[in-house]
Amino acid sequence: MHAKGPRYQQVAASLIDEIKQGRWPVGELLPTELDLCERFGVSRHTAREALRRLRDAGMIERRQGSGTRVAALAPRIAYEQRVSSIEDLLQYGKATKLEFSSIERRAADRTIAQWLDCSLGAATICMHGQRRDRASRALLCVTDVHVVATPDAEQRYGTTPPLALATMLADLNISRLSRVEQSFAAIPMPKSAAGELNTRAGAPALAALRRYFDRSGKLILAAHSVHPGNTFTLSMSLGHDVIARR
Amino acid sequence: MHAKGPRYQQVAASLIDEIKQGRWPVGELLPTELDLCERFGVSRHTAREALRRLRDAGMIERRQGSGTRVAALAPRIAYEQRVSSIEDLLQYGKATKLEFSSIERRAADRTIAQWLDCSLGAATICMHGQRRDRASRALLCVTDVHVVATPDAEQRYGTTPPLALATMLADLNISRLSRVEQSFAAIPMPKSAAGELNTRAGAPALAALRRYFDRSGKLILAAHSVHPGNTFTLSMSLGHDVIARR
DNA sequence: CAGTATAAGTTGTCCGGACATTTTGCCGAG
DNA sequence: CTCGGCAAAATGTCCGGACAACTTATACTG
Repeated sequence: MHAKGPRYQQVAASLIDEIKQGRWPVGELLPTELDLCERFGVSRHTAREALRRLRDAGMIERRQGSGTRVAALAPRIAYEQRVSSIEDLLQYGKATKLEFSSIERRAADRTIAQWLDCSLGAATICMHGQRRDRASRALLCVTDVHVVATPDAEQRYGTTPPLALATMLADLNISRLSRVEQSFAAIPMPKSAAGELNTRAGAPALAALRRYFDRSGKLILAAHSVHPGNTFTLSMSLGHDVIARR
Repeated sequence: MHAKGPRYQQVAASLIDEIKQGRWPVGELLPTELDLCERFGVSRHTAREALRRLRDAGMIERRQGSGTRVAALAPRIAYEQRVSSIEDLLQYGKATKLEFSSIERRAADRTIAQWLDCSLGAATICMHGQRRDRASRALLCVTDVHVVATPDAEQRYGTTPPLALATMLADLNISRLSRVEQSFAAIPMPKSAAGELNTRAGAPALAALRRYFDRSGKLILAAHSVHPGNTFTLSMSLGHDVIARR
């Protein structure tokens, strides 16, 4: 059946087949390493290598002292975007720069409450700013950054625009960040932004809403940008085969 | 310096430091496994584990018989989107369905030549279609799929709309696909699409251009969709630390 | 000189063993 | 009954060794 390639790949392929066929439901304990050694007639090293591949594929989770449990019935397929900073993720080059021009307190309306995942009327802080080309200072888009006005946020954001920007960049540090949600929509250019962007109100504009979450799943902040007509390009690559790779 | 955690993590951390400091430029050969064993006073197993972590982090590339070379000066940071099908990647649910209504030959104009990465005037095939809700058959967007008209493509696509759709789905198989490039832009609703979508020409519309590449980097096809006002949401998670993870 | 066989060097696979760390259940003390 | 300690079980770390597969350079042959 799985007679090709290294022994650990054969073991891994067998286990994948059995998991796919539902021999162990999600959450169920797999046989222990020693059981697998006996069953497949391999050393513990080989069994562990097979299990490691399944783990890299997201099919199992292992816990020292506890055991190995099924996490998914199929290998995960992950498209990934390699980045070296949050700016890369957003496809802004290093040639652009965000500046805040004003900070205001707002009670969350329906839209903002949905963005910030808070109750209607909750106190929020809204920072309004512009992203400009670093050299020509040409205006690229206008941005509103929203945070829930906790006492902590009040102290760290509710100061001056430059300080609020620094606070935001610190909060969006790679080591804190865990998930980013990006939404794109075509909207008529709002009157408020039309003046700044020197375009006609009602013309097609690209609105991008980005919500940033930390490792615990808590929302850090939401940023809403309006672009005159720009194109956003996201390039994603399919990850490598974690089972068969050398 | 790196006195905490397992030995292989200490070795990995040391090597990462040295690579970051430029001791070995990108492309340079690292010491062999046995050299590292001697230098750090560890077994080959431990040295290999350390190197494996660096490889998972994208910092080195290894080739049997040849050696270990530096691939990057810093660990890669990858945001990933877990998907189980190409439809998931595009955020279309299983509740929608694409249908082709017509196929026509076209000489590439400037726009299409840029999309398909071919010369101006080259022969192309364009399939026009609609994505509908599977249940209500409500029209969600109109799509044009473009391929370069090679003899092979001519035979496989230049037939009937249903066969062309099947061919496209086969070509976009997960196992062939390697990279997807998505661009979003706000455009005025084109007159041609306004009729089909039952909207006013000139109203804000979201145009999505998606280009699909195979493992060799060759473009498979380009798909251009126009949506009345829909929102596209992409959710991406930061990959786990491949160095320190258990 | 061209091409081929050979040898050395390097990483990949696989085995066996030992001890550490973490989790879990059991059992007894209070 | 509750709590703590203890032992069993499971995975994690680390060692040593052996051979296989692959790459590269060398030496040899025609």
